[in-house]
Amino acid sequence: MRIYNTLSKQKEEFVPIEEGKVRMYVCGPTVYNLIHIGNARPMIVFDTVRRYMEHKGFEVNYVSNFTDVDDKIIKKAVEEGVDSTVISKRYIEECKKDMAAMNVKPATVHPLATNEIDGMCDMIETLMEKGYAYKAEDGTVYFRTRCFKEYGKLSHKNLDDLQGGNRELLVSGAEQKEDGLDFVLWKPKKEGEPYWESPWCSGRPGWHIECSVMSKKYLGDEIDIHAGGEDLVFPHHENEIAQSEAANGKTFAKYWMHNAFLNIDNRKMSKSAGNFFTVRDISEKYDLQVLRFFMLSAHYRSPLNFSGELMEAAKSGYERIVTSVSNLNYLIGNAADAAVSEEEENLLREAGTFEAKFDEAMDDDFNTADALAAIFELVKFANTYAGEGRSAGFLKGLKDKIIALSDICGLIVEKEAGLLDADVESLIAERQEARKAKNFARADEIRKELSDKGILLEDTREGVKWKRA
RNA sequence: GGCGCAGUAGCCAAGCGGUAAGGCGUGGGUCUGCAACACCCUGAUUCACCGGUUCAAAUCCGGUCUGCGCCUCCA
Repeated sequence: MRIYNTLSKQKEEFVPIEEGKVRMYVCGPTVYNLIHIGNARPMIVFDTVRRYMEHKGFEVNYVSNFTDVDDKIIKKAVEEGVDSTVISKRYIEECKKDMAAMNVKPATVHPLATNEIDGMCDMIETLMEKGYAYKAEDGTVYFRTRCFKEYGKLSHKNLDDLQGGNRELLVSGAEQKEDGLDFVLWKPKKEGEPYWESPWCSGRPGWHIECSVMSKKYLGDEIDIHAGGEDLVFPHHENEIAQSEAANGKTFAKYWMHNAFLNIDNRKMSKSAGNFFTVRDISEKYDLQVLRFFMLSAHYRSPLNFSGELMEAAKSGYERIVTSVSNLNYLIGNAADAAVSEEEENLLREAGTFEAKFDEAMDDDFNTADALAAIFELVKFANTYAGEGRSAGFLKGLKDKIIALSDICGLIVEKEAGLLDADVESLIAERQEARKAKNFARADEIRKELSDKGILLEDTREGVKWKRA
């Protein structure tokens, strides 16, 4: 399995620190609002990475935080006149609902920054003892960036270039830093803000320290994979490396994975531009499985454009897989109890080549676009060879393969059949009578009536089938 | 200004040295009362452009054009 590592800027063979196990940390959202579809990309992408690794037999310890103390949360709390924990709790709950709807597995642990303040203080203390941090007069604690020799190794920047770019900030900022590159580890409270006691001042942690601490606590000093959106490379992840490696004296993470951004109509999504969508917005129009399919249709390191047209195409593609499974189920239900024939055995073996192709694609830095292509080829194969007269075992073999591969992608392709109301059933029966009597006007009228209720009918050779819109 | 990414059919998107996957859409056909589903056929002599390396390049090198990202809170 090869993974593109932002550190080395190339694909590297994945070798876990501990055999058979993967320790993975994914930077989670700041919970001040409903998550947007940009937040959804890393969630879906790295959940898929996790699922594939589990498929390969690894035991994955997957940690993803919720940043529940931050300027934006405080601002929102002030606007609503409530405590900031009300805001963070609310949006963590909403976020979990969205994740469930996107079939993103809960992490092994979802730590909250506010529960880890003690650990943050400990790490800051260690950094101070080692000379990597210092306290300014107002109580703010800064990281002495130039003391960490490897600073810039992840984002491939050199300190002097950064220095130049920061000049304006230096002039305008009223900060008491020794150096413009230094970043905050702990800052003093302001009136009305949540705060914690610390050896330096009453205040709250800087943004970067929380991930270093939570990663250490739940996964250890050295982890296999650290992931997040590409915008986090600098400064967030660079700073995490500096903090963790300076404090622990060990390599923080072996592999750094970053997903590219999701754009809307070829522009960066932003509230001011009016092209901002929350996952909840999308869920009103689409099954979130469609969003997931859409996200996986491109490589995670390529920018992905979002638009209504593209979502419609994704919907059609996703439904093709769902329809195939549904047809297979229908055939299985009506199949005779015959043994799997030799010809069928051979076909099943041939279908196995698509599974191999799928794994090959995923092994190459999680090429989900290629992996999805393998699923489509399998679907085509199944649609071609499945039919009446096939054994249930053969049909089930095909179906199981499609479901297994889809499941690795986190795609739910087998819909609950559900039950129909008695009056709907009788309408379907009435329509069949009408069709038999060649009263097509009445038949179409009933079909229209049912479709208005969200029940779509299909007259197949084997009989009438229905599905929910 | 510094660092970096990308340009493949109508659209989306793999391929990254050996002669263009897959999906959506379009058009035609089979099936069908119609519709839907499915299947078959239909698509780039060509991979932004110009040079170069090579027996061989969409794939490597140099240049040009275009779009984008990071350098500042941001997935």
